[in-house]
Amino acid sequence: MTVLRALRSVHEADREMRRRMSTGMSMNITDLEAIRHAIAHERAGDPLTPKVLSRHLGISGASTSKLIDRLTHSDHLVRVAHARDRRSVILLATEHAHDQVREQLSDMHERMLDVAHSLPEASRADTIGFLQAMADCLRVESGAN
Amino acid sequence: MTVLRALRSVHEADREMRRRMSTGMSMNITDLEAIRHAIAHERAGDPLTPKVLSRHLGISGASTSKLIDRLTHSDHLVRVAHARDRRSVILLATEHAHDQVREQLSDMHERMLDVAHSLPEASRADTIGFLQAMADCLRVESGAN
DNA sequence: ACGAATAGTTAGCTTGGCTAGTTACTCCGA
DNA sequence: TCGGAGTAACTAGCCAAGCTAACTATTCGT
Repeated sequence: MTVLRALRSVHEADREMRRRMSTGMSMNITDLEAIRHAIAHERAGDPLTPKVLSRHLGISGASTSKLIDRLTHSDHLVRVAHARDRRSVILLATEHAHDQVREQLSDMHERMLDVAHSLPEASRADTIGFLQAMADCLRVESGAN
Repeated sequence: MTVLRALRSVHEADREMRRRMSTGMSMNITDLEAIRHAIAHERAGDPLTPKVLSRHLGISGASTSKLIDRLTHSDHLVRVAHARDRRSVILLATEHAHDQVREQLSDMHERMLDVAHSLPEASRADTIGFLQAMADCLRVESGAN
């Protein structure tokens, strides 16, 4: 087993997990991702707007509007007025959304924290460096082309 | 920077890379993935059939048929008769597909190999173990449910 | 105070999935 | 050896979720 192979298996497992979870919550993967972003921004105290969400998801503003409609009707998100800019809107995850996500993910997340914690201290920096370098490989737009 | 954060950044970079590449080759991400599977199976000497491909992609056999039509018309894949089972079909990537993929990925892949190679020997086993454990976390279907 | 820029939405189209049903072939047991 | 169950691929027709273009409301710069 090589590191690259291991990384690939993480990626595949992740894909499957998202699929499982999205069918488990009977909604599509993008919508699920949107909820996760809403929760993350909420935690960071950084209000999430449709604009920002569309950038995160890599879809158009129009599609994002529709997505927000879906998630609003299903009681996962609410639109609240932006305090300073009356053109804008802030998206918040409902209690219901929090509950559902927590139910599906909290065990897993805890296990992941355990795993991260049990990575020996001595190897931690190398592992982080490796992962960051891999991300850079993927990011560099075909460098020399 | 934590290991989990680094892993997340790899995932995000990967997503973006796929998007870039798919628009770069003006085809959708699933189709691109299909070509990659075709090439991988070819390399492994393990013939790729529509059935297997549909499992890999996580889409139905019907959708896979359409996908193969698209990629056949665009000269990326060819269907050849299966030697032993006349119901079945074998998918091969065309020279054109190989060229395009190589052009888009070979530099990146080389860089990734370099990165993997420069991960210190001492940390390698820990890193692999960490990644495999992460994959397991994602795979376990909410364990206790 | 007004024109350009920006946030969000609406309307209507296209694409890439899906399910159901068909055809052709294989395999097994009477 | 023949008939029926099972399997691989495909076709037809439907639907969800993306897109672009156009519109409204608001903000900002000069």
